[in-house]
Amino acid sequence: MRRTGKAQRNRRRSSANIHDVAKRARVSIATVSRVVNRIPTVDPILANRVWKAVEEAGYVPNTQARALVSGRSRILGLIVSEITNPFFPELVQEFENLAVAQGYEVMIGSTSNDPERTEALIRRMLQRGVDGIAVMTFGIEEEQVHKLVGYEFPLVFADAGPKSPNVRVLKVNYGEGIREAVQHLAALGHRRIAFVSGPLRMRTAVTRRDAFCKSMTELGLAVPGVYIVEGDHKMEGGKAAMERLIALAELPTAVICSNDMTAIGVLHALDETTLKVPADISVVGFDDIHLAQFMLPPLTTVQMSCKELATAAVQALRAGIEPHHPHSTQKEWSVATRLVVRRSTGFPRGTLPALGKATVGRRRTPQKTSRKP
Amino acid sequence: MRRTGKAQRNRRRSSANIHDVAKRARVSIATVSRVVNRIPTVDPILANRVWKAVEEAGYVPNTQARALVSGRSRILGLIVSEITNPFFPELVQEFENLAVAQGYEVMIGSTSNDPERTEALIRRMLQRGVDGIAVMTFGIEEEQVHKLVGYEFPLVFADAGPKSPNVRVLKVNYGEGIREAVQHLAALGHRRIAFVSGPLRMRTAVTRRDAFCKSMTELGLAVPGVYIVEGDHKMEGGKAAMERLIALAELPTAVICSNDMTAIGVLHALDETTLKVPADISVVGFDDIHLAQFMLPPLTTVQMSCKELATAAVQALRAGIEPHHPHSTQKEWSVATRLVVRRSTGFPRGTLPALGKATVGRRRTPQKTSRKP
DNA sequence: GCGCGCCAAGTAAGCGTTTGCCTGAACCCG
DNA sequence: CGGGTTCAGGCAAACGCTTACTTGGCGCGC
Repeated sequence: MRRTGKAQRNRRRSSANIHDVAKRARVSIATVSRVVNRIPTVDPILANRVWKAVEEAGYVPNTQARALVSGRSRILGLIVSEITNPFFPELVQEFENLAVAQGYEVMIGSTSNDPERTEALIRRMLQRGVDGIAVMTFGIEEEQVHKLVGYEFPLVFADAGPKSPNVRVLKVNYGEGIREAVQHLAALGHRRIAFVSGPLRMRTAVTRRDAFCKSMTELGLAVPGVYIVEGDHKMEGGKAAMERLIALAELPTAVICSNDMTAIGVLHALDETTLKVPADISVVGFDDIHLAQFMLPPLTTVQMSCKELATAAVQALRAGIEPHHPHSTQKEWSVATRLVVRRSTGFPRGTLPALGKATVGRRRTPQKTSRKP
Repeated sequence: MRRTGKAQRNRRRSSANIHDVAKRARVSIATVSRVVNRIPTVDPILANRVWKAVEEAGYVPNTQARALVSGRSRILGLIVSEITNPFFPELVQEFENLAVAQGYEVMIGSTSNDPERTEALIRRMLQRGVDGIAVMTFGIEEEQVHKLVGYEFPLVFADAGPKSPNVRVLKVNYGEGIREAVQHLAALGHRRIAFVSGPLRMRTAVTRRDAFCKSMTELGLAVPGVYIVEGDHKMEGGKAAMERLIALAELPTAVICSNDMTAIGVLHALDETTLKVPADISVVGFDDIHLAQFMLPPLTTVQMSCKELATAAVQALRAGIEPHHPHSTQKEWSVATRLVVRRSTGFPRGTLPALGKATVGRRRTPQKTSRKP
């Protein structure tokens, strides 16, 4: 094959490459590579020359070529179930910050809980050569899980993960926070507590619901079947679920929701009745998205720390990717949850405030600035 | 150099490559490449053999290698200002769907309005070889803009973009929607209308505020300086801004906000007073995030269609990237805005409902199910 | 019947790196 | 002072693909 000398194909030459730098620094490209990758066996004098040349030429290593030869892209895949659920952007942001700080890029994908989308997404990530995937859908559908595990490939699951040498699991301690929530309500005097779950085909939704039932039983409270309503982890589902509860002969005096978006839907449904929160009915969310404290009233909710979750996810991924990572043998990371009391919970109607501990049922403060236009 | 035959380095061999497929189909790798890239000069019989081999081997082309040789990564960069502002996830989702459907991947980044983060982000995107960047921050800081334009590189800006052959701009028609909002309020009888802006170092914030002032002036309404308060496009800023308005001697009867998050903050501030929305004060948002209709009360807001925006962004990017794109000469795309009336706006107190057109001021319906537990 | 043009399929260069191996200078020790 | 050891730095082979150029088989016109 004959090529007309230095003539490039019709490809856009973006910037300097390693050869340019090598020429400028009067060394071989191998040396440039070693300097740039901070391999310590290079003579400091040469290294200086190289760094200067790098600077002058504005050289930036081509990640594609790097990935091609090294077999590692330094991209982490992050799969979330619903990017429009505010919990996930918060998670994404934390995850991204951490990953970038540790020299990784992030490829994000949102499944919308759709198996087909999930599969396509996984395929795309594999094709782009991500080094590992964190599946933060909190209970991806079984089939996809198995497909993923089929590839020998570092994986991190939130909640439930199949057993496999390259799978790491982030165990979220739902019981803890949900128990606190139930206890909080019980302490206020609530006995009829309902639960709006997530879509029950998601494992996490089942797990959360079960944690609720367990806590209730532990406290000797009944859990009538009609008080457990399925939502969809979105506002719409929360609204619809609450409407079903409202239609019951005997209303619950408190509702715990499987996530904050559901709680927002519940609040919305209640707003369309004359029922007041928390005077007539208490509402508890789950996740503690930033928005929760801006709800009307500010939402009492079980906090699952994004930061903690993201930190664990990145660490677990790196443990799977990097051969000599300090935590490479660790298979489980645990993430705590805890109740954050705001103003959407209070004494049930008919209960005298004196009955409960005043500190527990911190009511909406009557310090309102009473102004009228 | 001698290599021990087929022995790979300590690199993880993920899956079949083009050679495996070629061997299987008893053709050359060139033919495989041509088949996979749907170059029509291949004998259908061979093509069939190749497709079958592809299937059997589970072959997926390596994008890194592709990008390396072709100089195009088929990745679009998408820069947003604040991923935790629900507007952006919605935009991201639309953008991603479109991009993926058109064979592109998306690399997302959130700047948090921080110049340093922005710069680092741009660098990362360039390094990863994105084919073009859509800057949907609605007024990125000037300096970064110029840096970006320095690279000869397809760019799309929302709102304001510098003139340059490879820059395309999405012109959002703020005037339209904001005028509708002002007219809506004026028609209801409001005269004292305040505006909570975004951070004024962002161009878009200034643009939106100016559109408000213009509409007010057009309708012959005064715009006292104290009625224009700077927020930060977040809930916190909205809350703080409203608190400042509440402290005024003469309260406005309506507040228009530069975005929905601001409006949520405003609602929150009002909830801490005895002022009721919309009875005492009307609130209008901007963006029409999904959440807006779930606010209490559901938020009247100016809609900026994510879908439209995303569609335009992807199209504009492709126009810049692909040499023979049908719209390659088009430099501007326009995006409409329009008012969506919900229940956070109503007649100002003291105005008789009969004064306004009943249809305009659709009030919270009194069809409340009156149940008490 | 032969030469030529055409075109499908193959050959191999090269994209920008990393990295195993090799070279040769410097150094050490007997 | 010579031979052996060490090790910094260079050479060149991949990585998996696309694509310009080459080849060879076939059909067709003269």
